[in-house]
Amino acid sequence: MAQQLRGNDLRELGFPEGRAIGLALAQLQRKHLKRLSQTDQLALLKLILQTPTNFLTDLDWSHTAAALLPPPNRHIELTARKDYVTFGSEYIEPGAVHQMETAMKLPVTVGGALMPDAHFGYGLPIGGVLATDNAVIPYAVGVDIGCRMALSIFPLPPQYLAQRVQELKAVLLATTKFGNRDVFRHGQKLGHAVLERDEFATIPFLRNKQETAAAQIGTSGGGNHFVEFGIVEILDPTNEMGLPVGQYVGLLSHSGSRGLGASVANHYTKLAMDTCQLPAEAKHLAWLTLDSEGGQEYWAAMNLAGDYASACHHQIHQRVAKALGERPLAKVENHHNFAWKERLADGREVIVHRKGATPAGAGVLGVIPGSMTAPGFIVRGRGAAESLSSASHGAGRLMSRTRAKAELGEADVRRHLQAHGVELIGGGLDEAPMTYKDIFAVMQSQQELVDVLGTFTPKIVRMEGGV
DNA sequence: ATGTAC
Repeated sequence: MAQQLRGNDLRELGFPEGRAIGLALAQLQRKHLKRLSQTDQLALLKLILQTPTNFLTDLDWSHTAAALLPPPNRHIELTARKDYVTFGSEYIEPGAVHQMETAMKLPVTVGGALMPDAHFGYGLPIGGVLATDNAVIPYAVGVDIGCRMALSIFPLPPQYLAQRVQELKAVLLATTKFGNRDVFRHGQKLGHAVLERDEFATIPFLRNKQETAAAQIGTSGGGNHFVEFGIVEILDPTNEMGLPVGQYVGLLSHSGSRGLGASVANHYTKLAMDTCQLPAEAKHLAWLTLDSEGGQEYWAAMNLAGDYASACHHQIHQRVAKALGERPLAKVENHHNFAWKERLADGREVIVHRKGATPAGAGVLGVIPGSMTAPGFIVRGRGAAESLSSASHGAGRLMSRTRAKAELGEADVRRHLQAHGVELIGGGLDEAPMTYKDIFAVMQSQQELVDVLGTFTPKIVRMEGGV
């Protein structure tokens, strides 16, 4: 095997500083190119550098070639700020509001709304909803494309959890994988049709991503992601799940599209920022028009990442259901980092970005988690036009991760969890329940957006770490 | 959030 080329080898060859080096190095990692000798690799790179236009339609090298050509000089001005509605404005920090106002000045923006759990993010705030005309903004979808909730409701009484705490902790340890190194091994793997999708072959950027996707499928990642057992309480007898009012055991998971979605988000954001140059305060809101090649690629890649995130949840729930020897009575799932083609009340078709917002179209079910020691809510959307048929995606952070680590004590958090009868595997101080806003107040401020069908109270939680 | 590296 040839020794790997490095950035400096490409610089010596004459590669300019910028994206081309990273893109070329990434391509060289792909199996069929990795096999080439270093001399052959250098000869190929030299040819691409000399005649990038010849490689613009090459399946392997189109993106590297594009990065070698001078960027189209597309400076775009902001326009007058359009109106939008804020829900629970008393809970929202000024930084998030400012980001939303910037987004409302994009010439492609048609409408927007800010959810009560909103906080500062990259580009659009987390908790921001943005409708655009024929444009998709990768950072208005978010880095974790298809980050979503999935709930399975089992025909088991709540005592089931209290009676089997150790057994169920062992189930979570066996059926879920957290962090960046731990994946399911060959014998443990479950197959999934999403790994056979054409997009891995037809979209140049995805051609070296199938391996990672296959390796990480069924895993949860880190940060605020979790898999937890808890008590479901169905409150509304008219619920669409057909469940009688009462208590059940539930399994709730929160995670996204892992490395696949992150690489798609970062790659297409850079592409957007190259082709759509906005004033500094708006630069992370760069868009791709849907009729451009890049826009169509992102749309297809985003949808693949969304389906992949869904597949990861399905494998988690499949493994747990098998370990319990049970079949769920009902399931509720929803993306909360995604973009959809939707129609506004006036009939216009728009792209609705929800970055940390729950789809809440009329009759659409979703899950809004609280914290480890506060209930989450099973909701039915009311299709409110003012929120662009959206609701919050949780309680929202009250305290930054750095502040949480500096100010909270392990013992205090442990005592708080114990007082609420919550068993936790992993989970750092930055995810402690007190770092989140009061979910009851957040729900209060979005009564017009969703109806509550039931609650989910966490009891046995697994997050990253602790193993 | 993240194959925690352009």
